[in-house]
Amino acid sequence: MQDLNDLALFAAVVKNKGFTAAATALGVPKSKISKRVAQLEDRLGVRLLERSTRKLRVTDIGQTFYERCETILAGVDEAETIVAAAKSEPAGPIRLSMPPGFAPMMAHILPTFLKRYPQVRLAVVMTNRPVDLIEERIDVALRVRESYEGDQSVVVRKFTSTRQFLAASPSFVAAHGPITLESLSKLPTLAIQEHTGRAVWSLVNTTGEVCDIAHNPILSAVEFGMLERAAIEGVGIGLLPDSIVERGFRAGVLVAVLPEWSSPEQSMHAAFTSRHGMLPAVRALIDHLAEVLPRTVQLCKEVIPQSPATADWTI
Amino acid sequence: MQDLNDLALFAAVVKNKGFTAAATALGVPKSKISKRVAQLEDRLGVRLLERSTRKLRVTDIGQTFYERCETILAGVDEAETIVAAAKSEPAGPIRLSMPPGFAPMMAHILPTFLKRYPQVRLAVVMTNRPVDLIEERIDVALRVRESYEGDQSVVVRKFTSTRQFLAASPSFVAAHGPITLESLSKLPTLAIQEHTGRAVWSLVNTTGEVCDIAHNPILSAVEFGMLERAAIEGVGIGLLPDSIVERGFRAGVLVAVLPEWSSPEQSMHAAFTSRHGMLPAVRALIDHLAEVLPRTVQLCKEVIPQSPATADWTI
DNA sequence: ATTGACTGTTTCCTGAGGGAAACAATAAGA
DNA sequence: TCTTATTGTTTCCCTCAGGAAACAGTCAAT
Repeated sequence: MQDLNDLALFAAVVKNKGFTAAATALGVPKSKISKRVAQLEDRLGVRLLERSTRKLRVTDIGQTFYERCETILAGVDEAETIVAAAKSEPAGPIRLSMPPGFAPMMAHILPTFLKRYPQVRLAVVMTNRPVDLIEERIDVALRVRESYEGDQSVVVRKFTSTRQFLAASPSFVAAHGPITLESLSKLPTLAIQEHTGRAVWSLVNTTGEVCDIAHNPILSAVEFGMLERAAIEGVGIGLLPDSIVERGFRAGVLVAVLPEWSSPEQSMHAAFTSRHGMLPAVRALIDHLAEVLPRTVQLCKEVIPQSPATADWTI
Repeated sequence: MQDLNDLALFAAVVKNKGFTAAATALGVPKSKISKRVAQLEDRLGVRLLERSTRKLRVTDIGQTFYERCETILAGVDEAETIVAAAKSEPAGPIRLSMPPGFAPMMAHILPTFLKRYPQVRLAVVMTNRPVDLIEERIDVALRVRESYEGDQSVVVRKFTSTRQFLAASPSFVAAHGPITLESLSKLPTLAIQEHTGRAVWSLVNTTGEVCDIAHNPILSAVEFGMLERAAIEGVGIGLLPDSIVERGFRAGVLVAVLPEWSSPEQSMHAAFTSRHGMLPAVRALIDHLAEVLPRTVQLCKEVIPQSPATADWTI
């Protein structure tokens, strides 16, 4: 396989009218240029330059070849300019995968991102299951997980940590108390999943003990807001994120159930493939999420949820 | 200065749909391609290929870049094809420098060459002085010299050796004899030069003695035929090439004067610049001269010159 | 006429890139 | 389900291209 760099070296000699000037222009030693141009002539089997000390003349075939080289090098510059342009301004399509539960929160985050980068096109893929980024052409996958167990060529950017706690309305606890680990599985429960049927809560306590509670939830949904409302209304016990239950506790519409037990600590993170550079649009989205997600989670804690049975259900 | 070969390696990966196939196609180790493509992505700051083990997908920007690379590589092939075509069939202009004295002999040699290579265009520069091949754009310089004292980047191809001998007509010798070295300078002489005025014959004898004869020639010309005719007609003594005097001796129209003395041995040769390849046309000319010059010189010896005063001068 | 500046080429030593081999991961076949 | 084949990546040792320096030649300035 021939060395294409010889073309650039030769063209620089012709353009700069000498080896010394070419070496200066390219920032390489003139011995290299001398050798490489000689090798190019040997390989092509013609003399491109006639030269003695202090005299240089381009042969006819050398001039023809030089003009082709200039065209080639212009093509290289054009190719690199296109790439540089594509990478300097975030633009083009992004496929973002996130659990449906993130929708209300992300409904505020994404519009500000899109207003900031008007040439980006965002497609949201609602799923919480593990995805194959390459196979499914996902640019970014937003998840809350204890750990990331995916393709090891994937890069993970962690945004914040979170735990989930058991909570129910005061009236529910008064009606079913006192509640123990053993009685949990017999009480009405809420689960964040997309299907009906059995669910399992994996809980840890402050001393590190682990306890799995198998239960048959009355309500399964993938939207935390729906589960929050159901808990406040006294439908059952939910295992909900700290950002949600904290505000419920403060407002008095929820109370902690077995507060020394919680889910293991989990990370809210984004996963993306990025071994060597990434498109500007993807980078911009990741940076935007890193900037606003922690703040948005904090704002969730500060929202005062409505009390049970006083909600206005009129449409 | 970036490595343009990375473009070829990347394009091969895309074209062959994988690193392993590209390595096979190019005959380079796949570790090299892996590293070089990664370096290209780092340098451009974008990901051209999304890949994990056994999965490869070209990104959008990678596809755009690949198309540009294919155009560039096609340009490289085209440039090399043009050079290859130019070098396979002798064609184009040649500037040949030779002394005017060669004209009659070359008048036969050059037509056969031009008939053989119809795409060659020959320009003959008539001069016997030393020339600067590069400065004066001379492709080949034909000369007869004791030695070549030119630019050391010049290559010399020797064709044949020759000496010049003193000769005059029998009637001249009868009228002016006996002729000695001492009397030479006072006798009518002929000189091969372009100007009137003094000339110097540098002679050596068979034992190596050297003798310079300064003389004031009656006739100066750069055409050996003209000097040969003048000698045969008894105009004076000439120092003529052995190929000419030998045939005159055989025909009886010339006799040797001081036959143990002659010019030093000289080479008939062609000089050309050729460090790295040469154009096919130039090479073909040199080869042609090497083939036919010695034979033409031999033929000159065999031509029977006309006797003095019997020449038909009618037009 | 001599000297210094500058050119393109060549020499020689060193370190960066090449490339064989190993590694880690995935997919296909049994 | 397990094993083998095949992929792309990384490691590590060695060689050759890189590059500093010297060389040889030419031209301009003094």
